[in-house]
Formats: sequence, C-alpha cells, structure tokens
Amino acid sequence: MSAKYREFSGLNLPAFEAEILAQWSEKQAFEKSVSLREGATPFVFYEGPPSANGMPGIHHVISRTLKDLVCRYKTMKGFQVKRKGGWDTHGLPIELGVEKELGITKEDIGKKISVEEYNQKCREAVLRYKDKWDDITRKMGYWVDLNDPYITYHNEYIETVWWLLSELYKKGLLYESVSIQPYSPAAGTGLSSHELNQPGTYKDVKDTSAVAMFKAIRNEKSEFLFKAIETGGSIDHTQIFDLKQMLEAKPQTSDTFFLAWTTTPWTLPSNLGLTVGPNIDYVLVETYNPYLHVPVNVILAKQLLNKYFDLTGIDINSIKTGLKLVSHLDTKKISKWKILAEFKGKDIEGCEYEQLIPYEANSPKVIEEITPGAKPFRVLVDSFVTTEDGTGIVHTAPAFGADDFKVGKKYGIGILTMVDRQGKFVDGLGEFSNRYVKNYKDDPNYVDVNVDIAVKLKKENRAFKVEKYEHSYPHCWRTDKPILYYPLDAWFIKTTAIKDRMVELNKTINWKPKSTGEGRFGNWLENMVDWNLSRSRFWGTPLPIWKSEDETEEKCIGSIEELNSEIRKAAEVLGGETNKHYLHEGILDLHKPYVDEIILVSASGKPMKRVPDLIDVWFDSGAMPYAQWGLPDTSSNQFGPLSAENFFKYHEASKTPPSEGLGEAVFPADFIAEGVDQTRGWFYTLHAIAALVFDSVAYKTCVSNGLVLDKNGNKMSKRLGNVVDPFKTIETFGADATRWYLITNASPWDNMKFDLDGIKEVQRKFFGTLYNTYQFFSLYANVDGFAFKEKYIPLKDRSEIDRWILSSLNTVVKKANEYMDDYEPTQAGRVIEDFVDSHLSNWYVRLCRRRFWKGEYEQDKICAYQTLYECLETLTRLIAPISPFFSDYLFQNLNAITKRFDAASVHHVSYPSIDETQNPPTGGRGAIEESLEERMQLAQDASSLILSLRKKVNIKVRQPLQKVLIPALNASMKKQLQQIEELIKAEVNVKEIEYPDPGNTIISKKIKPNFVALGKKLGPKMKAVSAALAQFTQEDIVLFEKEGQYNLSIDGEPVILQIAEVEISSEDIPGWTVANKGSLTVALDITVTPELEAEGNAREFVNRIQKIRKDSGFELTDRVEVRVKAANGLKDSLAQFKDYICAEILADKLEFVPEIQDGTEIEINDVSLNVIVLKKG
RNA sequence: AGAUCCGUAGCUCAGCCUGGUUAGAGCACUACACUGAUAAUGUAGGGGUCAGCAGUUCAAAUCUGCUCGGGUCUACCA
Repeated sequence: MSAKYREFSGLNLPAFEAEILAQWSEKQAFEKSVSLREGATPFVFYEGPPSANGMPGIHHVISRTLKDLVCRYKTMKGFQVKRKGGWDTHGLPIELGVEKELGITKEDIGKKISVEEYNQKCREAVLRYKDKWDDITRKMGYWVDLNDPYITYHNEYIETVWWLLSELYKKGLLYESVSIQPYSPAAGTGLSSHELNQPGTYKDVKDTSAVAMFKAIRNEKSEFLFKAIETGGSIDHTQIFDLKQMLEAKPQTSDTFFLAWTTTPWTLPSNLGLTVGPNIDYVLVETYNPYLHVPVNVILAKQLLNKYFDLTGIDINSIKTGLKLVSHLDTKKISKWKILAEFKGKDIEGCEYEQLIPYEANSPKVIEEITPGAKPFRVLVDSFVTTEDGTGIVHTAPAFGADDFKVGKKYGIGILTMVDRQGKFVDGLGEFSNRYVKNYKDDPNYVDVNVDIAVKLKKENRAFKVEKYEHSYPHCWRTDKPILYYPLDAWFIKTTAIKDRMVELNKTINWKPKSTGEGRFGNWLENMVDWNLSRSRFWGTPLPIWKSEDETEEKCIGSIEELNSEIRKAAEVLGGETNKHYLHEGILDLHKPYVDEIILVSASGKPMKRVPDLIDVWFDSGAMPYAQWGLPDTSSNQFGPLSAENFFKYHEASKTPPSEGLGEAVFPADFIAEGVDQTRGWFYTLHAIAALVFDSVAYKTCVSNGLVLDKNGNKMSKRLGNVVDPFKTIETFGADATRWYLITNASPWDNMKFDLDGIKEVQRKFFGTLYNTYQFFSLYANVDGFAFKEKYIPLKDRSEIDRWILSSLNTVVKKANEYMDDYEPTQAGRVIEDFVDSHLSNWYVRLCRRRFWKGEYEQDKICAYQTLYECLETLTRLIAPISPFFSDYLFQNLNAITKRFDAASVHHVSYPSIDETQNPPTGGRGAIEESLEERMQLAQDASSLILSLRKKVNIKVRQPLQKVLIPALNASMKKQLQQIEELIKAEVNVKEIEYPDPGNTIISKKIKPNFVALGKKLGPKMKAVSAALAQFTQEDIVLFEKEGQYNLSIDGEPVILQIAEVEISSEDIPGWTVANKGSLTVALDITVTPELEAEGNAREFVNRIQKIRKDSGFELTDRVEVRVKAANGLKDSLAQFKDYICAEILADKLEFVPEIQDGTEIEINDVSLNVIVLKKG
C-alpha cells in the first residue's frame, strides 16, 4: 500500500499554522528561501523600522502582509530577496514613556536623575516589546531577518548617520539658522509638533485683538493712492446715489493708513512689515476713526469691508470706486465711508509706512545693527494671506510667526525680537519694558499688557477697532500656559537647494497608488522647506558638530575614528584635563552625556564644544539604506577616501567572497511599503537623503497602504476601546484568513474597515472551499492510489471539461502574474478566489464527481485526477505569497505523495506561469483556449437558466425532461452550444437539445440599437431611431435580417441601418417556458410523459437507496442486495430501469417481494414503499 | 487653511481610466432544492434618487465644476 494524502477532520487554520511554523523554524525555511537564490538577481527590499516600545496593532499586520507577500512573490519569481529587519529606537515617545514610568519631567533631568541614567533607562525601554513584536512577526508569517536587525541607537548606526551629515556639511547643505518654533516661556523650552498635538493643548481663549493703523508714507510707490484722495476717487457716475453729496465730497485729510489685525498686540513693537495677498482686491476708503472721530483714509481688503462698514443693502461685488453712502444710523458699524480707489495687493507692494510703536529698542538704528541692510516697514506680498479674518493685511513680525519669518526673509526686512525667553518685553520699550506679554507667572495682579498697547494705539489715532476675540490657541501641555512662536537657533538641511532634482527623481518612482506620489508627495516636494534637524532632547543621535565659543570656528565629525583622533589632538593641544577619560579607549558611546564631555580643538587652537542639539529621529530612519550596513572598511583604500560614489563599492569589496557582498544589490530599494501616514515621514526622509547625498532615488516602487479603521469607519484608538488585538485575531481565525481578508477586501491604499466577520467569511468561503476540494481529491485519490505516477496526459487526449478547467486555471495564472507584477495583490487575490469558488469547486468538481468514484482506474479517471491535482498544486503556489501557511500545508501534503517538486516548502518553488509547452487542440496560447472558456460560460448560463425554469414550474432536477430549445443567433453560437450539449443535458437532466436556426419562425425576436456603433453615426437622431426600432414587428426584423440593412425615415430624412448596427436577440417562444440572459434564451419542454415519470421514479429510488447505504455505514465499494415491497405503479417504473438502478447502487440483486420484515420505509413522489438493503458477504 | 483619498443594496466591495440604455458580486435575510465534497452546495426573491446640485452629451454611476459628509497628512495664521 502506497502512502496516502493526509485527510482531515475539519478546517482548523490556526492548528495547521502552528504545525507549519514549527516546521519552518526546524527546516529554516526562510533562510533557505534566501540561500536557494544565491547568485540570482537581487530584489532589494527595505524594512521600515517600527518602534518596539509600543505594542503591535492590527494596522501593522496589513503593511507587513503587503511587504511579505511581495517579497515572497519575488522570491518565487526567482529573485533573491534579503530582508533585514530593523528597529527605530530614538525619539520623543521613548523619552515620554520613560518619564511617565519614572514619574519625572524634563526639568528633572540633570537634577533628580543624571543624563547618563536617563539615557540608560531609555536604552532599556527601547526594545521593551521586542518579544511581542517578534511573536506577531512569526505568527503572522512575516519573513524578515530578526536575527541581525539594524538598531538605530547602535554606535555603528549613529556613525553612519554622522557620516551622512558630514557629507551634507561638506556640500554646504548643513547650516545653522533661526527658525520660528513653538516655545513655552513658562517652561523655558521649545516644543515639538508632537507635543503640540497632545490632546487639550489647543484651547479657546479670549484675547484682546486690535486693528492697528499703519500710516502710509507718500512716495513713488504710494503716489497713486494719494492722487486718488486728491481727486476724490475716479467717479463712476452710474454708481452715485447722492450726486449733491458726491460733488461736495472733498477729502478732509490725506492721512492714509494700512489696517492690520492682530490677536497678539504684544507682537506689534516687533512689527517690520505688512503682508498682502497678490490677487486680493483692496480698497482705499475715506472715513473717520471711530474712537477719535477724526477723518482718515484706510486701506483694507474689499471682501472684509462689511466687518467694519455698514453695507446694508449693498452687494459687495457691485461696490465701485466713487460710491459713497450715508445711511442707517442704527448700527455699530461705520456708516460714513466712501471708496476712493480699488487695486490688487501686488499693486501696493513696496509701499512704505511709519513704524507703529517706535522706541529705542526697536529703532531703525538697532534694526540695522541686528540685521545690516534690512529694509523694514514695507508692504510685502505673499500667498498665505487670506480674507477670512481681519483686514486682509497681515501684520508681520518675523520673530513670532513662521509665515512672517518666511516672508520677512524673502524681502529682507530684518528681524526684531522685543520679547525675551521669559516672555517679557525687553528693556528700551518705554512703559512696556520688562512686562510679561502673558501672565506666565500666575501673578494675581497681572495687568494685560496687550490692553495697554491697545489703549495707547487708540489714543494715538493708531487703532481702528479693538475688541475681545475668542479663538483657539495652543498651550504648553506641561504648564498649561499659552505658547508663543519664538525664534530659536536650529540646524537645517538645505533640502530646498535640490528641490528640482528631488521632484525630477520622484517622477521615476512607481507609486501605488499613483495619487500618493503625484499628489500628496509631489505637492509636499513642491512646497518643501529646509529640514529642521535640531531637537533639544536627551535620547537621540547627537549632532556631530563642535563649535568654538566665539562661534567663528566649527567642525563636523564623520566617523568614530575621526572623532577619536580629534579627541587626542585636542588633548595634546589644549593639555590639562581635556578628554582625559577618552584618551585610552576612545569614545565608547556616541550618546549624551559622553559626546558633550568631549572638547575638540579648532584650527586656530581654540577649544570647541559640541552644539547641544540632537537630530530629528526621522533622519535616523531615512538613513537606513546606508546605516543598516554601517560604515564600510576602507583600510584597503582601493577606491580612495570614503564618498557617496564608493560607499557601496567598499562594502562589496570588504565582504568575502565579494560576489556575496553589498553593491548595487542593496541600493536603491526595488520596493518599500508602509502606511500612507509615512508619506511625509519615512518616504520623504529616505528620498531626501538619497537625493542629497547619493543623487539617486532610495526606492523604485513605493506602496502606501491606507488606515485600518474599525468596522464603523472610526479610527482605532485605545481611548475608544475599538482596537483590534492582532494576536487574538490570528489565534482565532488564523494568519492566512486574516492576511487574505486584509488583502482582498479592499485595495491596500483605501482605508479599510476592519470587521472580524469579514475574516470569518474569508475563512469559510475561500479556505473552506479550497479545503473541501482538497478533501474531495484526497478521499478518492487515496482509494485509487493516484500518485501522479502515470505519464502526463497531453491536453489533446483530455476531455472538454478537463481542458476547460486547465484553460481557466492558466488564465488565472496569467492574470495573477500580471497583477502581482503591477503590485495589485488585491486583484490577484480576487481572481484566484473567483476561480476556486465558481470554476473549480462549483463547476468542475461538481460536474466531475462521478468520474472520481465511478468506474475503474483507467484513462478518463486518471485524466480527472491529473487535472484536479494540477489545479490544486498550481493554486497552492498561486496563493503562497498571500497565505503562506495553508498553501505550504496543502502543497506539502500533495507533494509528499507525488514528489513532483524537489522542495521542502512551497516558498522554495517557482510561481506558476503559463505552460507554453501545452498546445490545446483548438489552438490558443499555453493551455488557454478562449473559445472553450466562452462556451463553458454559455453552458453555465444555460444550465442556470434551465434550472431556474425547473424551479419556476416546480419540477425537480431528478425528474428527467425531454427537450430544451436554445435558439442560436448565428452559426458559431450553434457550434459552441453543440460542443457542450452533453454537459448541459447531464447538468439539467434533459434528454435532448434543439437549436432553432436564425431563420426559424418559432421564436419571437427583439431588436435594439447597438448604441456604441449607432451613437457615433447618428448623434442627435439616436433617440428617434431607438424609438423606431422599438416599434418593429417580427416581420420587420426578419426582413432586416434577410436584407442585411433597413431604410428608415426619421424626421423626413432617410436613415440606412446596417445589420451590424443593431442587436437582435430572441425573446420568447410562444407556448414554451422561457428564460433569457443577455443574448442567450432557453425554452424548456415541461411535459412529463409516463415514460419520463418512470425514469424519474427510478432516480428517486436510487437516491433513497444511496442514502440508506450511507446511513448504514457501508463502504463505497460494498456490493448489496435489495428487496423491495412496492405498489404496482412504482414497481413497474423500477422494474423498467432495473439495470440502471443496480449499476448505480452497486446491487447484485433487486427483488420485488410481497412482504418485508424490518425494512426501511421510504417515499417516492408521495408513494410509500418498503425496502431492505443487505450488504453482501 | 492646503493637499489627498473615499462616498454605489442593511454590510463589504466591483464597475468609473476608455460614457452606451435592466448598475453587478459576496455576506446577511426569506423561500425552495440538492445530498457518496455534507459543519459543504445550488436556485430564486426582496433590497439602489450610484452622497447632492449644476454642466457637457443623442446618451452620465462613468467626463467637468461646485457643494455636503467621512478619513488622513501637512500647516496653524494676522
């Protein structure tokens, strides 16, 4: 007895997976899947490092499934795919976690706890959940090398990061500058955007807001405004409501003011500019100061007139120059005003104005000292200005706003910081000097300086409107005090210098979906600003820059070796205690506080200290393509000093043998995948560093997956308690079902609503069906001892249905390859799913069941086995990337018997491709026969229609019927139908099929236009022709078909229709029971003759006996004897089909007896009878 | 505020790029059937203003514009 295919008692995916996991680790299946491809073309994949100080979630499972399936697929396609794992270990979340755990705050660092201890705690916390991550990685079937991961806090990693920074430094792309950052005066520290996004930081507060009046200076630029005032505006007579008043109008003053609104009056002493929108409409308005009632002329955005002026009854868009109104008294808004001129923002660019609040501290002299050459107090133009609030003119204090800073820099207006780091005004600001701009000290007697400033402005005819304004403003999450935006020193990477190159390189990247790359990412690149690297933290990569105290000299370190040599040099030059702890072994840890203890020496012999900043952790992860390998050994010096050009060459050369090393084989990546939230994170930092240092893309294809939401479409969060535990999910449903669900439910880049019921469905529907099909196969294959020992039977010798399922299979193979190559696993999975369900299981297996259990083990049966086996085996390989466990399980169970592959795992074999060696008898490529697939579809449709008819008239399938009519619309359709006639007949239990020819008159026909063809030809006449066709009689249609064309008259114009321009289908066959679908029509003869009824009875009888056999527990092959006590009518039916019955039920004897003891009572078509079935022997 | 994705049956999704006249599938529900794949399967049925409005067109779920709703990222502003 030969070995048998394993059979199972039930589908238990988690149990199968546990078995496979044990096997994988025992056989080192992953390692082997890589080593087996030694020497093959590499497919480069980068693992985006997760942070292991939090638990993995279900959203990690989707992106990792995506990564895994692509890597597995590429491996099966013959590439060598190395997957080095990695961990992101620096950054604020880790610091915060440690602080929470120790119950300390940032202020305590260096006091209650030393930096050394603190960083030690961080180091310990960093991989806290590593075992959980390793566990989920294993259980979800993610093959990645966890034994040798890159870890961002390791010295070798940091060293490479330093080297990259030093390369940037050498290129002049690393510079120090001020930037405007959120700053908490109360806490005395800058805040990160992350900190600003803590819940509760944005609060609604009421602030004193002021519309300040900046007095315009008359000069060339502003001359047109003053001209307008003198002439009283260019009068538009059609708009004059009151001609008398208009003529009387004389400008009472030439004083003209730009109106600018602020919610932070304390920034006004630092004002250096006014910004307007280039295409915003502004107006010059003659009016009066509402507080002092003195005449003034003011400039503001036209759209915002109604905020200050009474516009009752006026459409703002119809306001024209010259329009004056004196109206409604009952309003808080100003009712006396007149438009003198209208212009665009860009028209007043460069206009100058008088400083609003001049003191010694902000005098032009001081400005010149701080920023030599600055030209302040001008009107600037920038697109960030809106007309949502205020006046459409933005008071610009470069020190206290990012936009202000940017535009200020563009125009060179200088910078004034009239507030110190404690949050109080500096000296030299008169009565405001040394006053806190907000109540940072919880002073109960605090007087709001903003109010005083507003009062001063009011008195001086410099305030147009002052009011309390409620808005949301960010607060420091630790002190609860309002933050302010403050200029702080920071180090930047000049990404803007190579913006165009980055945009260009981006165009070569294959983004999935395209919109992420072109839209979100492309846009981000277009609007890029320089990368602010600085962070004032403790646990992170230190910026390797040392500076002399007078800031005239600095040095950027690019390697440990360089640092150590500089350490020694400084000790020699500076002497004393300098670096004495680092002379012996050099530096052992590149973190704080050690690096900060090191003093270097400048070229001129001055001591230099490290600038205290750490770098943005995103630089860490973006440096991963290089830092994961560390700096190469350059001692051979065969390529010269280390550079971007030879970085990987050295790596390659330093490995033995060199061919196995790292060359082009590691950079750039062929493929990366992460969540779409990484677009401006990892995707960007990878791209930026690669472009800056290596002038290359970092990845050729980037797949970004969407969010995983809960089943109601809400974001998963611990707070809402709707997070899905990936461990539990996988334990309950299996990794395969979870993976399959995640991939096929929606395109990975769409947000997906995660629903456990969906996994259940996948499990039942897809895996259940596949499992059943395998069970079915193994059941009979074991009986017959099929082990694929026989020669492969060529297609031409196989039956129609075998060729059909193989053709379908190959079509699926073809599509799956195309979709996988296109990074569309969702489509691939759906195609496979559909094949398993509607083709393999519900048609092939169902129709072929008999072939497996009936008859001897000869040609046809072997064909059936070979066919089904090929389908199953191919499927296991097709689904292997998406469902790595079950596929391997089935594959191994199949292969264990047939040994068709010399491989321990499905992941070591090749992905199926079309079998070009097969030549189907009717032509086609590989095993694909399109016409065969087409006619099988016809058969399925026809059968489905006939079954629906039987259902309609309530005649069960077991009752044979005589005839079916299927009108063939043309000769080829008839031929197609004839070839599948036997199939249909068997499927629907009908004795004959007739195909009335097109010319027949039995069938009534329907005609409708072929819209695609006719629409182009007829255009507007389409409707009329459509209506005319609907009126056609049967005779008209027959005539049309005979003539091949038809003359119509539409609106008196002749229209000639060709036969190809209409679609004719059969609709009805009078006197028959008819159904149709598309162009297919079937008509069923539902007459049950006595002869047919007898046969129906016989079939019913067979069915009942089979059930008895099964209930009695007989083996499939047991022979039986049957005795029946039956009524006469039934007895005749049975006797008539005795041979048939005996053959079906494996009976050697069928006796009719008058009486039966202990028989089984059965019922056939409402007639009872009694039978006894005895096993022979 | 900007960018981007999404909105089709109770639920999950096709269809949209390339417009064509009965808008599909699965799940769920109901009824029926099948019974040597049986914790499986088939058939039928109900269920839709294709988010809304406007436009282009002989024809719009499909193309264009706007609006609304949801998500995400970035920014945070006088």
